[in-house]
Amino acid sequence: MTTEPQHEVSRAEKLRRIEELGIDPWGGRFDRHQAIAEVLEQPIASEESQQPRARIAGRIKLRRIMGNVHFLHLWDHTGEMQVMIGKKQVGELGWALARHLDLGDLIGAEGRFGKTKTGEPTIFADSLTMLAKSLEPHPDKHKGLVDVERRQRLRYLDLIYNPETLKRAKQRVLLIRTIRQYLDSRGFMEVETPTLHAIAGGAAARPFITHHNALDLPLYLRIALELHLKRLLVGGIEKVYEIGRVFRNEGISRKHNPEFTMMELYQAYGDYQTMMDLTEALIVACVDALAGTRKLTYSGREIDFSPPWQRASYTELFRRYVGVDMRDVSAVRQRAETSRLPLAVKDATTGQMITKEHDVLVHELFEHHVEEHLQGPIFVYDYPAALCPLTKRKRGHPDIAERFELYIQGMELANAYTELNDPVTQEQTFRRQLAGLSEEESMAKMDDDFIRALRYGMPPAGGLGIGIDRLCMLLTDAASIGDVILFPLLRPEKKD
RNA sequence: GGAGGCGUAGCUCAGCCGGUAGAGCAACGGACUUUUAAUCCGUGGGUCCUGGGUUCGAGUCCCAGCGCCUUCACCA
Repeated sequence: MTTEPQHEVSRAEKLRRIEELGIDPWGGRFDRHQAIAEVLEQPIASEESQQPRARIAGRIKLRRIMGNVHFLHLWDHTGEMQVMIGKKQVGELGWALARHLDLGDLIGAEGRFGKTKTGEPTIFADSLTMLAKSLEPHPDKHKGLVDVERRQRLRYLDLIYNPETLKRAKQRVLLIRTIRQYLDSRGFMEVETPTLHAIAGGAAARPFITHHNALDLPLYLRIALELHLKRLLVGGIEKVYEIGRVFRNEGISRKHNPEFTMMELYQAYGDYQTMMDLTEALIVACVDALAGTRKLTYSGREIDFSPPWQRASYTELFRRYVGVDMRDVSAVRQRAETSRLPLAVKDATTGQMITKEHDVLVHELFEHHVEEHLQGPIFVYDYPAALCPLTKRKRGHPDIAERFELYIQGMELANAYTELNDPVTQEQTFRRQLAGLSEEESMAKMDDDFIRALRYGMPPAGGLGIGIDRLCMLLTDAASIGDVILFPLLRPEKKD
């Protein structure tokens, strides 16, 4: 430790001088201030005597010092505007304070709202209030904060200096509000279910493990909302939904954060076709609320959300892009070989090689060859049954499950089933582990408590899950999930 | 986990063939009561991510590590 950084020294020194003036550098209650956008909306009278007074609070983003007059740009979350501080106008104490301000400080300003000679809307301050000192230097006034890592770690600075970050945060709120309004107005009831689960079911993903001390009980953070919402269907809540955080202990990427937000809903006496119509209408409502046009650009490509969206069966797409019939066992195996997909995997516990099951290969081929073509929006429906232990089988087709996924720009955005409500079949599919998948990787996890609920009678129903973060990415043209989550998971910084 | 890229002043970035570390903004001192990224004069500011190695000499070349990004794998 040699010398303290010059900026810290300088700001700490100014803090001390402000205190010496008898001013609290950390401010306090500041009533009756207006949003900057609100002030700027007012017409500006040319007669000084007719000009209204304005009172704002905000952060100093720019400062131009011209001897006995300072021009500041004050920023709040609604906008930015100029404040003029004249030596004569603010008085001796105000002027002393003005001289010790820095970029990044928070102040209140009050005075006449008018225009300067050059026509800039300006508050001509006659009163200044110190609200908080910034002891750290702020980013460059032109370039702002660019470094991706710092933008995520110091998200508060990102919000101040990159307008699109604040804009996305506001759009995300609007998106979720739109979903709530849409569902509430159609009789859906919003609920909150536990995040701590004794069995992490409802999806195929590795869970985070935790422990309850008083009960000496291992617990898991939920990986899906599904199984509790279905219990509520049993309980007679016929239209139910939850918007909540789920946790998956897996890799982090442009499209994956370990905790993310899901919306799941269930509608008694519906099926996956009901859900397809609902999904389309719900997402179009969100597009309308956020964009005002149904043709959006995502990473340079246009997505047209105008309904009706394409619908294609899994079988048909498989045939078209993989080139073989998905029911043809030997053809699928051969195609997997030519695609250089491993036909067997090592079992995690026994270490033995296990040959992959037909449906596992089918789905790997689908992901490998079909997904990239799904620019969408497109509903892919009727999945191989073995992949869907919670889904009702198609009548007369025991190998097909009534499931669809919505793809947009190659991303899986929504997933829906005709829900399996037969407890006997449910118990069987929970017991049956697909060869080539570990229990963790499998959706089939025995949950006796859930089976018991089904045994009391769950209405036939359609169910739907939408990845809110990914939807938000698409509607705000965000390249990375970290752009729509205010605090994405990062490795903690090392000390020193 | 594999491959590739990046890491230099508070911020944003240059730095060629290996030869004394640079700019703009920010900071500090000065001039200026209508400026618009204000301007002008002057000053200070560096563990070049970390640790090794090659070399007379390394920000630069090599190796290892750390962090971030991209991509593949994984992943409803």
